[in-house]
Amino acid sequence: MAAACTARLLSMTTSGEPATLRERKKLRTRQALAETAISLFGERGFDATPLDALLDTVEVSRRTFFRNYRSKEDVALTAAKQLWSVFLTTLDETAKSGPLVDVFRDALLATLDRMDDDWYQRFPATLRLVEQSPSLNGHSLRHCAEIQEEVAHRLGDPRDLELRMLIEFCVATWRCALDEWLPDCAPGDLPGHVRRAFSAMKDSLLLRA
Amino acid sequence: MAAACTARLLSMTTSGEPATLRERKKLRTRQALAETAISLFGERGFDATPLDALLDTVEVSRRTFFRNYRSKEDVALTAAKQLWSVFLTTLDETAKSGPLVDVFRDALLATLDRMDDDWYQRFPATLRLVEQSPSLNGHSLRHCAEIQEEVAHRLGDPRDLELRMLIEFCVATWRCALDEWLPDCAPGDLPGHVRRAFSAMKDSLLLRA
DNA sequence: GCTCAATGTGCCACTGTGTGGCATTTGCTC
DNA sequence: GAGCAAATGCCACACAGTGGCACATTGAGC
Repeated sequence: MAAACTARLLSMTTSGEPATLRERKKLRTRQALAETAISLFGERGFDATPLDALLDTVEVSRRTFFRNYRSKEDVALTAAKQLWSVFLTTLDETAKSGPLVDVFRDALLATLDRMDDDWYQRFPATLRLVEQSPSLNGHSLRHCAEIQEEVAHRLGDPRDLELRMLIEFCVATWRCALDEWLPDCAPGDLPGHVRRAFSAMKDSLLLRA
Repeated sequence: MAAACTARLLSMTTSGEPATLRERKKLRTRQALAETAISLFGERGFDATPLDALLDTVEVSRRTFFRNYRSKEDVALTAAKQLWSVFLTTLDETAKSGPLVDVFRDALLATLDRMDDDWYQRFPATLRLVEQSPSLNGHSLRHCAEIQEEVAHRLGDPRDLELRMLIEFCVATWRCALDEWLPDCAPGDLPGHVRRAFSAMKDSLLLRA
């Protein structure tokens, strides 16, 4: 892991670090907002924390916040969005051959390997927030759905029924692996949970009452 | 179809019609809100329609609305919630034997058979709203997730990884079937799409690049 | 080093959603 | 019809999110 630095992740771009002072400054407020958000929401709860509490802490005006993030939910889900962003670039870089389930799983494992220590600290906190707040849960699921669309474009014809179903299954499997991981959240355990869940896909279809 | 009348569906109960005038009146405002919501949102768009427009049309105060529905999204998703409500009762009534995929699929088909004509008119409109509004999409997905939890309890141990995955797969398959159905939305075609999607589950896992 | 344009930011006012309190009305019961 | 409980309406409020405009900071040209 730790191949991509936080700065690059937060900028959501694949280019190098921003050269100009102006862009670096903007990036720092973005980082501060995302980190403080996880921290504050984790303490008081997402719904119980007014956005103003975050703005006062980071000392940023409401207007500036909404220029950086679309919503209160958006900033809370930064870590999750980073994951999928890296996943898409990973998918672009990998050769797509053999069973598509394996392509998806391997790209996911490679993505997990790319994330840095900082991310592995913020991501579990994000998951706990999502579990706790219905609003965040909805936003999280919607973001997954949007990513699925992107993945479908990269893996074939997005109008193909079987392909769409496959991607739905893979993302669902990923979510189930996360549920297994959530209790302890040891970074080293996550790939194991992912492998186990993906290898359980066929068996689950054969389940009997 | 048409086994359950709209009044019963909207009351979300399995008991008979409400006897008292008071309850019937309340039910009528609930119906009026749900129907007018679909109509208004369909015309002007969900996000572009203020809640006040709905309240003025139905001539109901804001306070009364929020005693009947949790949110603006809630009232728009009435048809979808009705479907899952009927699905759960159907699941309770059916004998659970054989492959669980088939149990789920058959309960779903039986549910579709139970819905009345009025529902088949409002449900496609609801789907179009969901496609169009990110907010509604999020709420819809979240509701599906909540239902999955209920289904897991009825089908076995909700902590079982394979069971949860199976249910995720089934709901995902249902959503894909809906995507296929959405263009024309002929009520008679829906069961066919459901059968097709469910029979494509195994093949999709075998997809190759 | 200074000016100028561009970009980022802060402040203010506004819309819209959702909630709590309280008086009023409406339907039910005796 | 009187009394009671439930539903409703109205008011004020908190919070999320947006648009407009002035101000400050940065980067570039001279």
